[in-house]
Amino acid sequence: MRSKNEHKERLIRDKAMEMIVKEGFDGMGMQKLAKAANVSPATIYIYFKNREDLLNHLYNEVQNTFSEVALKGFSPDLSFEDGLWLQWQNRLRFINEFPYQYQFYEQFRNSPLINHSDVQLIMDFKTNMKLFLMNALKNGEIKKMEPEVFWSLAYGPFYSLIKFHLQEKTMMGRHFKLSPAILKTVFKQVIKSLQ
Amino acid sequence: MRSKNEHKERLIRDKAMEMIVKEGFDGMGMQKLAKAANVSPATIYIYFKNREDLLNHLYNEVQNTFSEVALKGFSPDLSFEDGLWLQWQNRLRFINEFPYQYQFYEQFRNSPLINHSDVQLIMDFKTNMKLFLMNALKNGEIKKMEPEVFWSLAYGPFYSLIKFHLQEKTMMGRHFKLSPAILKTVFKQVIKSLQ
DNA sequence: ATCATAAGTGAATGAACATTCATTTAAATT
DNA sequence: AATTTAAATGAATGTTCATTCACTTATGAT
Repeated sequence: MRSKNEHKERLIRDKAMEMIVKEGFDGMGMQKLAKAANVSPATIYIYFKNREDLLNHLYNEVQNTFSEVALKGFSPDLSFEDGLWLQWQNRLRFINEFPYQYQFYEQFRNSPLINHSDVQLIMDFKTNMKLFLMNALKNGEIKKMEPEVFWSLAYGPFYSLIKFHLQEKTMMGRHFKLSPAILKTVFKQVIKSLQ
Repeated sequence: MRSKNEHKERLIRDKAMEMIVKEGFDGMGMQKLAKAANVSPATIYIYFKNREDLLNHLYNEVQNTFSEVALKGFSPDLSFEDGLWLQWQNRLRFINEFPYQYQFYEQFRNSPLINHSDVQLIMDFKTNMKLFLMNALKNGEIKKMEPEVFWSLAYGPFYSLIKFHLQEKTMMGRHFKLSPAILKTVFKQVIKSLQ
């Protein structure tokens, strides 16, 4: 036999994501993608069933990368303030280190494609977050509230801040500039709103 | 001469938005759109220069609808808490009354198309918000902070809450269900974080 | 060295695409 | 009623699209 060239699949995935971020979903055509990745169009179909399958694989990969980065150094036993701050830092790190993945994710999440894709949940991530929230409640570090209220207060301002800084941009390549002082300021106010 | 049939343009715009929300940008093709609106493809080109022009018109229309709804009953002289609460209510009303426009906006905003479109700013809206913020600062209703910090804290949780409730859904048609009690709870905590 | 097998290919296919154009239709003006 | 003019059209154009297929190539196993 002959084994698959992993490098080739990586290249296809990366170029696909880059094209989507830069030109939108329409901009990522199979033949254009083939040219960009220096393979034959038919080769793409060895690695992916079709265009939709490729998109779903990309989405799932991003979810995996995200939950890996987000859980780095994290434990549900951290104090609430430390744990949430670590989450913010990890999420910022994700955006900085994988800007294409982040932008692709945001685009995909806001498109109707998401309805047709069979999203695989990242269980590890979910259980960690649930435990973390339960501990914070038990220790009286935050007041009792609905989960949706917690998520909105704890992460809403963070992502708003990110979007605000992404406005000017196309920050691709160079490093994403967000003042740590401002991030910390917002964080302190958020902690206040959760108590 | 013969005058343009305004009803026809409305229908084209509405169907276009509906298609984009339901099937994504790729899903909105000119010939498909023509069929959906019961006109000839060529007719669309009487009202819009081309596909991109149509998309830009849709985007601008949404911006106008939004700022009109958002300013309803609003004045920079309102107390900070009343003014911000009215903003939240107006924004929720916009989402409820124009769900297609809202979803189209979110999709467009997160796509690279936004870079190519010449977005026309809604000055009226911007100046109102600026005055409102200045008054709140002057009266000591909120502490001094960077504009981006203010926006993140004041609206981040609101939109997070909306997205959270939009998860389950395709809420198109029927009314968008978000408990007023929960909205108020989050609002109160947000006010706390701004003081 | 040979074989078996899956990776990899370039060209081809038919469908869908945005846009145009020669023509017809309807309404306002005369 | 006749004239004018722009709205409105259906069919056509040339392009680009996702996908397939008959074929070639590389590689691990024998």
